[in-house]
Amino acid sequence: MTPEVRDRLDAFIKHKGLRNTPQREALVQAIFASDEHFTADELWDRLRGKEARSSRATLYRTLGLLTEAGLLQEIDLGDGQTTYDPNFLDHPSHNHLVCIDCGKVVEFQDHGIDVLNDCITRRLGFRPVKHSLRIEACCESLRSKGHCRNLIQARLEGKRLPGKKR
Amino acid sequence: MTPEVRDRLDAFIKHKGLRNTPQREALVQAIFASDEHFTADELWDRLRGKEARSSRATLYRTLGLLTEAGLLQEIDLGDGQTTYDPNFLDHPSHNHLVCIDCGKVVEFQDHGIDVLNDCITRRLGFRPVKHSLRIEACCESLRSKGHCRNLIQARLEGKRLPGKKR
DNA sequence: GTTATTGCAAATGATTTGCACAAGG
DNA sequence: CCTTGTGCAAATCATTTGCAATAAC
Repeated sequence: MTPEVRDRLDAFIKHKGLRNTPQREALVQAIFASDEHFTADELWDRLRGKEARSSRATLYRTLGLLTEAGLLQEIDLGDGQTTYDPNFLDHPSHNHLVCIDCGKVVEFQDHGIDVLNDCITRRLGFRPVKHSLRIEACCESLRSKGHCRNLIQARLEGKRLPGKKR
Repeated sequence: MTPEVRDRLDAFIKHKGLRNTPQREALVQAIFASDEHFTADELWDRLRGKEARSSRATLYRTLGLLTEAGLLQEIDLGDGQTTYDPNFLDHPSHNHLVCIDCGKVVEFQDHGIDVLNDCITRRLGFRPVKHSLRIEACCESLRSKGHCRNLIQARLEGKRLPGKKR
């Protein structure tokens, strides 16, 4: 966890008059241990075996809090569950490409989009707050070679592919 | 309903060996009567009083079918329900700006985004299928004048504002 | 006659919430 | 102490699904 995250979180806790609990702290540690995005369920799995495990209710409440604090970004990958992105402070521009073949998600940034967003938003009479471009695409190698490494991997892991709801 | 839509639908029905039923037809009529986007619930309301009313199950099944046929576009406005856009054939590039103050949704097109999408997707090694830019912004007039006509309207209509889930 | 379709009611599944109890400060 | 936080179980709520009855073709 970067000092920035820590500071921002502490400030938020103080500002809102919240308290420090081991459950919340364990969740925060698990969340910011990596910069990978995750779902509520994946986070639940990460806490497997950890001493300070919380209930699902607390997990969801904490996710809401961190989102409110601006430390997490909710994103929708079209699979019926919310995905959380802890990578927001470092990368305020959040765009995702989802492979419709295997469900792989590529996160990327693009300056052009940022500029374009700003122009468009102002032209429409609003002030920009945030934006995200979501691209659905298909795998080039699947098309040319007839197979896709990601696809195989995804099947093995039993991942839910895009298009499947719930 | 434009002839294009009709043709495409008929072709789809024939291709998949589906049948023509009054329920489905009534739904299709209601959906393509306007080019406004809608939720399952709003569509349900549109059928109020119509003779050929269907069950919710059929409504959802039909929405799925039309989406599969490429006649509807599923979009996520972040309010916990799927919004459907019937405006896809005419406007393949689908972008939305959501006002975080009042929840108003502005649909817009932008050639720059289309170009950018194409470049980015290929650069990442994929083939573009579809994309959508989702902008969250706040109302300029709310900020400068302290009020926003949309906000008032939204409250009156009891609309669910962004950020509220379910 | 087949086979797709419908309606109903029950199931799903992620997320939320009421409540009584536990525990920060 | 006085709140805020937690866990549990029950509640939500949009959407899906099993199934028996209907209805296209």
